[in-house]
Amino acid sequence: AVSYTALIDAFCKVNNIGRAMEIFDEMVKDGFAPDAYVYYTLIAGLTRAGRMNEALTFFQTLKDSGFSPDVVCYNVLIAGLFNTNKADKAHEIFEEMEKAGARPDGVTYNTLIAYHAKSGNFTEARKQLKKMVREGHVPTVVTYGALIHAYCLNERVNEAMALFKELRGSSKVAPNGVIYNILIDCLCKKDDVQQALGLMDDMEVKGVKPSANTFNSLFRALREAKMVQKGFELMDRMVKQGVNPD
RNA sequence: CCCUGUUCACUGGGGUA
Repeated sequence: AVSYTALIDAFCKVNNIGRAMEIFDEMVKDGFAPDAYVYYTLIAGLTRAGRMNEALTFFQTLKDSGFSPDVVCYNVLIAGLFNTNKADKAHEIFEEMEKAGARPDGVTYNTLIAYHAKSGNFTEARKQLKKMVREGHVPTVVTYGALIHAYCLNERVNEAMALFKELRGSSKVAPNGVIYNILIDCLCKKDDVQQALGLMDDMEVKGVKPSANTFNSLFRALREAKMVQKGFELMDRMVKQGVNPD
């Protein structure tokens, strides 16, 4: 079954869900009983493809086969449902999860926080953050990344920067490349290329390596601002830092 | 006995309105 899972996962990841489902059928036809992971993998693949109805069908089959979905499986579905604007269904699955005795973990809370914050409901997001901590889960760089990104999306850049500075100043959760990318991209879109470049310098100070994403955001902004010279300087810098363009 | 198979935050492009 592990081989089947790996095969199904491989096809899902290259976006060939159809082939993955065929393999599932073959597996059943050949008399192999799918284990929970086969279902998990298919559910994740369908979810990644945004095919939530089919994912939910397999989820039902999984339960009908006598398996108890694990936390990760619930997390997959909840995130997928939020991403496809099915928040009601996501909450429904979340409740089912709690009833089934599958304890929400840090990822579950990060997903909820990201959803509420992006929707502009920071009150609810902070509430979930408190609950998360109360339940014994430690907020991570992902948690703060979700909040910072959401502040940016909701035109609350000051709060995004404030939270960033809070992280930067404390030694608990150090900002990583993604955090910088979120802010750099946000500033670029606000046409504050100067401050974005400043953050890039700060990355160097902090020993955080820029990625292709970092440069892409800046190139786009420089192109739009017609700052060609800066663009060339940045290319040099990209080469020097050993970042491959994508 | 151990390891390994499912999840969360960042870019861009295209389609329909």
